[in-house]
Order: sequence, then structure tokens, then C-alpha cells
Amino acid sequence: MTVNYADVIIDISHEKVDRPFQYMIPDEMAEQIVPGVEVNVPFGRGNAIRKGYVTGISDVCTFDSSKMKSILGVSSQRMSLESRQIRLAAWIREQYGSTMIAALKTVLPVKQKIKVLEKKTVILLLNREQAEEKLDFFHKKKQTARSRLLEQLIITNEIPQEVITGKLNISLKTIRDLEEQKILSVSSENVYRNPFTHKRMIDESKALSEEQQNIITTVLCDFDNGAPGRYLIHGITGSGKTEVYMNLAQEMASRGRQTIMLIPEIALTYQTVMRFYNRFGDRVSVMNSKLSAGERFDQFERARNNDTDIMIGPRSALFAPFPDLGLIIIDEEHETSYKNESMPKYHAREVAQQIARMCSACVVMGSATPSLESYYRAKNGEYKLFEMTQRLTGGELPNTQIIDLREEMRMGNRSIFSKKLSDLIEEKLSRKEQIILFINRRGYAGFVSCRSCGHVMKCPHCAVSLSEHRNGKLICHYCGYEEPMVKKCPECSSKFIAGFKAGTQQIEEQIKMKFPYARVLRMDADSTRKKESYDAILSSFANHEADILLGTQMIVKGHDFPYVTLVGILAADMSLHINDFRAAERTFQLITQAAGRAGRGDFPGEVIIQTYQPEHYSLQYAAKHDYTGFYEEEIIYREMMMYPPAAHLLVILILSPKEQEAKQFSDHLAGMLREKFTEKSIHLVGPAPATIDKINDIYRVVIYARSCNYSDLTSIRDFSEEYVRTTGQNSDMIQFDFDPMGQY
DNA sequence: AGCACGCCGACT
DNA sequence: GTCGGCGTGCTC
Repeated sequence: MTVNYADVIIDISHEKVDRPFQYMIPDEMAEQIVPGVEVNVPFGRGNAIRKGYVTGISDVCTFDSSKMKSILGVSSQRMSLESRQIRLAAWIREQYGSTMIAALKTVLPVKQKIKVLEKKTVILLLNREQAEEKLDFFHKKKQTARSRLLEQLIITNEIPQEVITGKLNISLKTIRDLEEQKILSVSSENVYRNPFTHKRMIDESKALSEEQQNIITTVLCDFDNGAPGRYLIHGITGSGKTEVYMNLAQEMASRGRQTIMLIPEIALTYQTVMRFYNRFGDRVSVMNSKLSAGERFDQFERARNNDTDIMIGPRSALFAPFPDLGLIIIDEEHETSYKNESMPKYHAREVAQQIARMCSACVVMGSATPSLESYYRAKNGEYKLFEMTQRLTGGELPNTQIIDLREEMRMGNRSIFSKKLSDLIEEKLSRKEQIILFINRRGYAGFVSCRSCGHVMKCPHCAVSLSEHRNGKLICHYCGYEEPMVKKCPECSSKFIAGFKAGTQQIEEQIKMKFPYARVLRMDADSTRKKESYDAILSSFANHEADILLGTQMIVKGHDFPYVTLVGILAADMSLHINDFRAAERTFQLITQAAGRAGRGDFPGEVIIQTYQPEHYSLQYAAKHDYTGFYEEEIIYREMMMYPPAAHLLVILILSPKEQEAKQFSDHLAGMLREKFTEKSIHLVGPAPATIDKINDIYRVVIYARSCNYSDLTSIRDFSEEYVRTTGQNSDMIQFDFDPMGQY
């Protein structure tokens, strides 16, 4: 093998050089050069020796070979934190398919922002008189840049360096000259920002239940025996998972190891964060997507400097550079936000396990409704499974009923509230208890269903529902099958068959008409643009300032509302018919979570599930609070259809501003793939136009590949990347998504 | 970030 | 001519 060139990132913190440079690898170093190692290289015209990190190796040179320099030496030091992150980036690139640059940017998101931390300020050293004198001198000598700088300094005395180089357009050299002349000095200060200023309350550790204690001892025992494991906690809402997490983090801290805890979205689990904060105080750092680049950098810097033991945040918190990571916790493990939606499309659950392998750390995942993936692996022994079945907070599981909306229709009830639901709303209102109404909006892509019999238009080849298209046709986005829009239901000939849509505003109107005395709060993406309004709505509801809370996905998580005794799920099947193989799983999770909102206080709760498809297994099992029943049935479907987790699925997304080009290219690529990958184990489907076949005037076409072996799919990815390169296409016209979460 | 190159006005 | 200041652009 002749691998002669290495990509090296120079350890200079500036955007302009924040990219790899190619160097030759001397033969004697060939063995040691792998992604992540620290090397010394000559850089720039003066060939100054600088520290750099190898990000990749290849046998083709992309730069004029006569100008290329050689690596001078390999640092013999043990792998530094940066090295670890770069190795991780290389793994992400290989596993999910993206450019190395994109992978590096996700892993080292703060690298180019380093100047935010080291804020340099230029200060005038002379007094007024001396300064005026110098200014005169510069004016006489027509030294314009020096004059301009000094003039400004006389006015303000202190100027941030980036203002001088940016706004005043004066080069660094000028600043340095004046520094040498002792006219000014440059000071760099580290400004720490902690966005969470909060008075700490003491949270005593509570006595643990047997279930909780068992988990903690098992995890720690494995860890202390040098065999850190991966664990899945299947625990119903209120079974005390957070207490387990806190104890584990504490034990890790006492062993000198740090913890990363992932949560779906900071706002949604605010209560959880506060419990950690109250217990651990300054030793916990919190990240969220609203942090500025500087604040985010500071949080990472605290991790690097051992100023903190616990990092809580969304999936990007995974990349906190802890020196001795011991534990990664993934709360609400099934959440879709753990999948990155831009390149590289990594899944935090998988990346967490890779990091854990690199750091000898353990991974603890928890959910009331685990993803099929994780439960499947737990069953196969890849994860250790813990079941938490006791509700510590007391309160019975709510009484759940499924209402058949077809029946209501037959009885002449065309409103969005079934008889039973409106009776119950009436009753709860009169008793001054609270109600949550949940709209399942996950189905926007417009499946077509019959209001009379509940029949849904499906693709005959793919077992997914067809979507109504702008051109009036029904299309399967998995295989490209299409048929004309139907005028009447093929099952019962009813003419009440149409695309299904409903908005929160319309429903709010209807509630106000039907229950004019009820105080209604609405919560959806529109009404919660700002973070404050989210908290404002929830706390106002918690304070009993309203009777009914109406909302989408976001109301079903986190918060406890002790006075809520009724949860109504309007049209539960909305998420059942999106053309996504995870539709049933999503629906089960949503219904279970929504139902979990009822009866958390001293009063028993009731849940009403309205649907056109009461017989559907995901609704039936959700109503019975039976996760395993649902799992057993759903996994059969996945195995039969070769969908994850039974197999792996790769989506190849082809993008082009020209419709024809996208079509031609994907046809060619699909043809080549079919020719090349003839193994029985590989299934190729497509190309077909994506669900949203044009975004921002870019046309989107998809090809699907399925196989039980992940490595088959990475080979297909490699082949496709190579094909793009050899046909001289731009590398960003193709994207890869392994085991996707959303629809394409 | 740091360095050299080339332009431009000032002065032995 | 040539020296020093100053902006610009490149670094494998």
C-alpha cells in the first residue's frame, strides 16, 4: 500500500487556516501517521515549525507536488484531547459519510471561535500630552495608519483588537510596531460567561428503591471491574430515572471521572436540569442551542480544564472535551432530535458508544418508550436491560379509552370532539380540574384517508401510505409508484375521502365556540417563538390560570401538572400514516407520553384517544400501557420489511438545481449500483422523487439501499462518492443518511 | 496568526 | 534611486 500524503490541520486558531493542508509522509514515519496524531510541520513562507494534527491520509495528492513539504516529526506524547476528537471525527466521517471538514466542524465546533475567549484589547500607555505629541509626529511623517490608530486611542483609551483590524482596517503589524515603541499595550483577558446564574437549593439524595439501587450497583460494578457496559433503562414515567442518573454521576465524580448527559431539548426538561443544578451546583455545566458561540466555547473550556464534572445538553454536548470521561447518559433515548439533520447525519446514540469505547466509559440510556433499535439490541444482549415498573410518585396509571371516530361520523357527529370527550370536558370543567388536548400534527405530508371507513391509500409495494401531490396524483416516495387521486373510497365508495389536515388555530376556535367559559391556552411552534413564552405558557397553566391547554408534540413532555385529570388526543392516527416506516413507533410513543400527563397528582386521570383506526395495534397497546406487546408486534413488521433495526437502511439523496440533471444522475447511479452490488443481501430501491421534491429550487431524488450488514451500505456509500468524483460532479450534490429518522 | 511581497510617498 | 510604512494575500 502506498499511502504518501497526510492532511494536517495547523494548530493556529484562525478561520483562514482552519482547514487541512497536505504534507508528504517520510517513509520512516509511515507507521505512526494515523488520523489524530500530533505532528510538527513547516508552515508558511518562513517555514516556521508548527504543531498540527493529522486528520486523514490518502494516496492522491490534491496539491502541486513540487510545492509540497514533508512532515518533520511525530509528537511522541500520548494522544491529546484534540487527537481524540479528530479520531472521533474520522470515525464519524467513515460511519455516516460526509467530508472530513464537516465532521471536524461538528466535533470541534468552537475551534474557529477561539478568539472569542482570548479577547485582546489595545490600551494606550501615554498620557494626553505625550499622545498628542506623538500624534503630531506621525502626522508630520505622513504615517497614516499610526495616526488613525492613535487618534482613536486618544478618544477612547481602550479598543478591542478586532475593531482595529476590522472596522479601522489597520494591520496587526502597525499595532505591534506601536507596542514596541511603548505607545500602547495589548492585553488578552479570558472572559468567562456563565449563562446560568441561579440560587442553588440543596437537593438531598433521596432513599433509593430496590430497582434504582440495583441499576446503580450493576453499572458501577462493571465499571470498577474494567468492563464498562451499555445499559438501557426501560422505566415508566415517574419511576425515578433522574435519581439514578444523579447518583451515577456523583459516583463517577468521586472516582475522578466526568459525565455527559444528553437531553432532547433544554427547554423541555428544565425541571431535570434544575435538579442536577441543585445537587451539583457549579460542578455542572449546561449547554443549549440558544447559547452564543462564546458561551458554548466557555462551557467546553470548563470541561477541558476540569472545572466541571457534568455536562448537560443536546446532542452537541457529546463533544465536550472531558479529560477523563466516565459516563454518558442519554435521557429520553427514543427522541428523534438525537439524530443530526445536516451532514454528517450522525445519531448521538451511536456516537456516544464510540466515544465510550475510546474513553473506557459506560453508556446509560433511559426511556419510558425505548426506540425499537435500543430494545432490539437489549434483547440481543448488546445492552443490559433494566425494567423499572414502579411509579414512585404514586398515582395510578390513567384509565384509557379509544373512541372510534367513524362511529361518531355515522351518528352524525362531524365535530372534532366525540360525544364522550365533550362530556368529559364538560364534567372536568365543572369540577375545576384541568384538561390537556393534544393534536397530533405529525402527518402534514398529507396522507389520504376515508372519513367513513378509515381506509388509507397505500402503496401496493411498500406498505407505506401514499401522499397527495400538488399535481393531483398519489405518489409513493419510497419506490416512485403513482396513481391518480381517487374520487371515492375504493373500500366503501364513500365520497368523504381526502387529504387530512388540521391546524391548532382552527381547533382553538372550535373549543371556544363549544366551551365558551373555558380559559384556553394554545401552544405550538407559532405561539412559542421565544423561549420565555414557552415557560410563560407552561407556568401559567401550572398555576391554574387556564382550564385547557391545547398543543402539539411539545406539551407532552416533561412538566408535571397535578390538576390535569383528562388528556384528550384528537385524531391519534395523524402520525400513523406518514410515509415513514417508524410511523407506528412514533404514534405509540406520542400516545404513551400524552397519556402519561394525566393523573399525576392525587386525582385519578382519564385519557381519551380519538381515532379513525381504533383497531390499530399501536393505539391498542398504547391504551393498555403495554410496551413489550407493541414491541413484539412491531419488530415482526420490521423484520419482514427489512427495516431498522432488523436491517440497515441507507438513503442516498441526490440534489441538483436542474430537475433533469438530478433525474439523470440518480438513474445512472442507481444503474451502476445495481450492476455492481448484486449480492442477495442487498436491496436497492429507486430512484424516486423525495417527499418534498424541491426545496429552495433544489430538486431532490432519493435512492434506498437496505442490507443486514452495515458494511454493505458503507461500500455503497464509498462507491457513490467515488462515482460523484469520477464524473466530475460537485461533492455536495449527494448526501447520505444511514438509518434515517425522518421521511425523505 | 504571521509573514513576505509589492505599492507608494518621502528623503539621504 | 532607496528606505520605511502600509495593505494584501497566502500558507500544503
